[in-house]
Amino acid sequence: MAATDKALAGLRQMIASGQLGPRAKFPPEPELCDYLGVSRSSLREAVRSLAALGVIESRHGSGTYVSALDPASIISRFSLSVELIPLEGVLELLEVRRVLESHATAAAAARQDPDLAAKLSEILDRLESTTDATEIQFLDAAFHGAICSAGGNPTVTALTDVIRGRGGHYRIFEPGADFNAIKLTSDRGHRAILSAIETRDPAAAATAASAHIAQTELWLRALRPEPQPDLP
Amino acid sequence: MAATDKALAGLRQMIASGQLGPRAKFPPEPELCDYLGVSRSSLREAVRSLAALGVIESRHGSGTYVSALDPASIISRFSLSVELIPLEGVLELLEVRRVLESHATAAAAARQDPDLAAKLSEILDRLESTTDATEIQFLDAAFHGAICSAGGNPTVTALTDVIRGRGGHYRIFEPGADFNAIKLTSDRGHRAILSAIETRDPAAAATAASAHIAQTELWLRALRPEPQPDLP
DNA sequence: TGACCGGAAATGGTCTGAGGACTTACGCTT
DNA sequence: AAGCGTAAGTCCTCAGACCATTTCCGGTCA
Repeated sequence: MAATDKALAGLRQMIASGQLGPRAKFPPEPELCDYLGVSRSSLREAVRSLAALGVIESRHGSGTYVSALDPASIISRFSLSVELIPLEGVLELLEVRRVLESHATAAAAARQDPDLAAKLSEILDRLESTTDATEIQFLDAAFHGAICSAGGNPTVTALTDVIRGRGGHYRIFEPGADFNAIKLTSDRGHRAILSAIETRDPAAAATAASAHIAQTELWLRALRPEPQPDLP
Repeated sequence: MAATDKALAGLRQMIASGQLGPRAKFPPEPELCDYLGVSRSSLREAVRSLAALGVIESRHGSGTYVSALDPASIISRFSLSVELIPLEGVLELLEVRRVLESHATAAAAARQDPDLAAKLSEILDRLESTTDATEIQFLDAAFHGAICSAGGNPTVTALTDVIRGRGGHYRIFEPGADFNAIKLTSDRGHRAILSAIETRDPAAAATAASAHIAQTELWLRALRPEPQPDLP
């Protein structure tokens, strides 16, 4: 087995076996090199790999540690790769977001958090009174993020956050020909979601969220250039 | 900015800017070092980070390339980290799987693939006639995987595969006191899903899949030790 | 006694140089 | 034209040295 792969497998084994639990500290690098039988360069490349995946954290001058190993923080590392996915793949991801966020929105409506509706209402007031693309994106993320958090599953929140962050790069809301129509449709979608949450109607909330995100998918799909036929 | 972070940002920028598209080849390491202004060690650590995330691939003797950048292959890299998540977090992930797989199962039922039902039926025949834990796990994965594939969204399939792979480590099906009862319940759940697909009933398929996975969640939850109170 | 501070030790971060291993492509031979 | 061997290109691994940051401990001062 290659040196870096050997180190990678060894480090993962130390965690998987329970020898090192969440937030535990690894031995110093020279000691790990000896234990794993690889050079320091190879060990460090293996550590970097696991750090990129959110499994390990290196702190300069302090040591190398196992991360908290909670799904939400691991999933959030995904944004580094998801942000590079081309539009074609983003459409597949948006279907995931639609399904998950619809579920989370229904859960939020069922939970009856007394402060949620007021908080969402304030966000929408500000969202409807701005035309700045960056602020729209920020407030939209705040609205959907607050709902997902209220849904009670941090993993779902993390996943939808990552996907929303990728979609946001396409800037549907740049001022242009259809800006007013798109903004109006989007605002109405948000109000429908809020209304369902206010009336504690999970089914309506799920439908409204699903429809709202499906609308986003349609707008993004319109940006996709037609696939080029293979010319001989 | 730290050297490795500088290299990481530079590499991502080369992809994000469109300078290098999917499957494109990077310049040789020495050239990249010069371009990014870092040493080879730092460059290689940055490359390893992105390779761990499925964004780039290094081929010994050939070169370093941008990956295909499709969501499914990027998500599958997640298994390296998800497999290390403790049980507590797996329960959150299983809720994600339940929602996504329920959606995919409904889509599979609606699609009316003529060969799907026969393929699934054959898998279930073999699954119901074995008591080997490894084979049960393999056939269960084949059953659910075939359904998700038929759902038409490879991203959903990849996500559910990763989560199912993690849950499988807990080996609910080890022969033991409740083995027969658990196996019987599981087999019935599978038959209910297949029945809904055979009758082209998306709503029933979604419900059956959701119930089946929720049952798995209950079994796993039973394995969870009670949280220890903090002692002074 | 307590807080503050300085330095030493521990630890990860970076750079350089060398040689090895694998892939690819080219030119030669048959 | 096909097969083969060699050479060039490229990534992989190792070793050693030095730098940057954190942490801890002992001394100092109020």
